[in-house]
Amino acid sequence: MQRGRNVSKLTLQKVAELAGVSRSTVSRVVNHHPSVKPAVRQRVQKVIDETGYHPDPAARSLANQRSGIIGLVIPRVFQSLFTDPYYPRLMQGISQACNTHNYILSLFLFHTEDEEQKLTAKLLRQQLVDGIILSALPAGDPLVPQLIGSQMPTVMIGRPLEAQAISYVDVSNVDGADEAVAHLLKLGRQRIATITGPLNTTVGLDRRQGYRNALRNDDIAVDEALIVESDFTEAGGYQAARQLLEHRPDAIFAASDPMAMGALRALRDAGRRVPDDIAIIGFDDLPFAATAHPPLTTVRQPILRQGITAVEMLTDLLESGLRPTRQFTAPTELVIRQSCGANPKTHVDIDVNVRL
Amino acid sequence: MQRGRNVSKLTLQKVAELAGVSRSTVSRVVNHHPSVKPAVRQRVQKVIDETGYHPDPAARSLANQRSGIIGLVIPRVFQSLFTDPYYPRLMQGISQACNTHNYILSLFLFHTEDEEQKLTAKLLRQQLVDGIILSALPAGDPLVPQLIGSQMPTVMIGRPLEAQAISYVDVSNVDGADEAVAHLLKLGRQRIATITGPLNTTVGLDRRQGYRNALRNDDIAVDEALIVESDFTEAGGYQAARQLLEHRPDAIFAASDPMAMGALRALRDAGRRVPDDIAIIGFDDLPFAATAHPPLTTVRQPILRQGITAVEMLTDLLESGLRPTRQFTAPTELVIRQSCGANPKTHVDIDVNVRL
DNA sequence: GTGAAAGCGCTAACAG
DNA sequence: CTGTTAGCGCTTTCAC
Repeated sequence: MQRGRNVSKLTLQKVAELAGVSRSTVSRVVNHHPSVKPAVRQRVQKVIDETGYHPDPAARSLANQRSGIIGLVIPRVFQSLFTDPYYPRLMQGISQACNTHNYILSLFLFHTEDEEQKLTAKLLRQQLVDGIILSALPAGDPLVPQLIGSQMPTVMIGRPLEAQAISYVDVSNVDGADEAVAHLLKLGRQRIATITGPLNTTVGLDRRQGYRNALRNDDIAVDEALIVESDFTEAGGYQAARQLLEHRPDAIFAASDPMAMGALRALRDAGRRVPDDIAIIGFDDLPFAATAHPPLTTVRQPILRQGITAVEMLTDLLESGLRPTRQFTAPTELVIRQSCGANPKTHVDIDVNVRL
Repeated sequence: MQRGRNVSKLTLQKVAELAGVSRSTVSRVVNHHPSVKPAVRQRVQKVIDETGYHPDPAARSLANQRSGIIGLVIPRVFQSLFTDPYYPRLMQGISQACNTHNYILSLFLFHTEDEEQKLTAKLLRQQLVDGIILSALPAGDPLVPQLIGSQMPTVMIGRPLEAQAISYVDVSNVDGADEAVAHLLKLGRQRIATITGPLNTTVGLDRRQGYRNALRNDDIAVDEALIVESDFTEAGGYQAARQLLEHRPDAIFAASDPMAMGALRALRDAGRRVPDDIAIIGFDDLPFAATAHPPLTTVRQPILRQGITAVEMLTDLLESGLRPTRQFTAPTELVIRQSCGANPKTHVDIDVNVRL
């Protein structure tokens, strides 16, 4: 360990000596404890600033039993989604909120089942992290019950499939999908198909439910042939759309923007015009939606905000010491561009940066 | 702090008692110290397994002066790139390697200048992380000298602009670009333009250099009007391509795939056919390149591998305790699809998953 | 090969 | 309001 730590380390003790007080007082100043006489506080703070003292996180963790770290856990199954900007954006929100709340963000991506096992055990047993933000999981994943069983404060991104006693932030998937499909109906589309997400996830199920609700609301019978399950990816959307083409839909509601892009590509390959022959609506409003060809009408969800909210819920839990479960559902918004056929003349919107 | 830590915590001490040895011995077993009699080791290990003991990371850090954490630092300037899959993929590689080397990965995204200041100070001064992986920085960023000045072991992703005494992993940007442009020349293109990345980054400069090298190699004079600087984004590529159109290029080499996509869109809007009127080659081989319309010829760089290599270089530094600087440059590979006009009949390759 | 003991740097009662 | 004191759980000489 002869790692050139030349300068003798700066500790509470040293600062205390320089300021002519005890360690406790310095500690109190560092931790913004109210009971320190202003004059003393000032004197100590001056020394801290001048010396550039920072408390040692390990010592601090050991003494007060918390790490100051929030863990973001993303299970193996969803790694594919890493090819679309959803996760990056979510992480941006989470990171931002961690910074403002003074937590360190650690990332736990599981790449193999084995890793998942081992890391999970570590995460739950040790004082590695103070709390966990967990991205949505498919049905029956053992992670959720494990977390609930443990004492680990957790907030999920997306409602868990089995309505568990756990906090989560979600978006109004049902209503968002409903609104999209209702919009297609209003535009006179008759045979509206949908490409769903995986039906072992709430996101997949909820958006399909919204689709059904909209049809039912217009007294239109659901044609099961017009519902194809896919996987949220571009390639999946492509395949699904090819399959749907045989049933001659005049509109497709894709439960994610990448799938909508895949559908767009399939239709182009098949020589169909969008929106003239077939209208398309996606879900997410990812950056590329605005510059797609044609620009994609889609249901915007506030991804960044979701991440921020998740962190805030978690830090609330951590700081209150209580453990009530809370839920938050963010609204969605239908962003009308050209692929739905409502706006045939509008110019391409290249101002991709005006997003939450 | 009455945080329902009901079960009295499992410590070295307890394990020692159960196994009938001293704490030191348990510690030795946990740390795979050689000098423990096999019989004893086995007995202790059994207790560890049965009780599910895991050492407390904070206590461990405090005692041995290392956190077991690697910090991934991504400066503010590059957050825009978060909309393309480059960073996610890099993070995947880094995370994977961290897992296998038993390090925790912490993420430091700077969102404001202020945050950058404060977090950097924290990062460098404290024992927060054992080492840092730093994504590339534009010229003149103070972070690099700061890092070098500190004792913090660091590996950069991408060669720093000022050739510093620092370790990094890079890709052969010059040769990759050269190969792409040479390929266009071989196909008979005469007026080859390029959309560069920001010219205050090595990536931007190197790829432009490759472009120049290829032309020079064919004794073609460089027409500065055919070189437009952009920012690696789709929107930037779109603007740059519009600008280039006035100078009637018959091919465009874009220094990133998103910019190539933007160029594609600009050409489509302008009624030019790709590759018939204008050929396009990108750089990255991001997942969407294969499914673009037309499929994008591009220079593939092994992003995942870069991340893994960076972690391995860093853990080597950490474990050897030495601090030699090392450099690694990964090769690139030209992936020929249809946008360059070499392959007019090939079918769309939707097998996007076969990538490193 | 194993145990005893001295910290690592900080927090948090408890006195005063 | 401030100082004293006792740990937090582990690693690591140093003896035996």
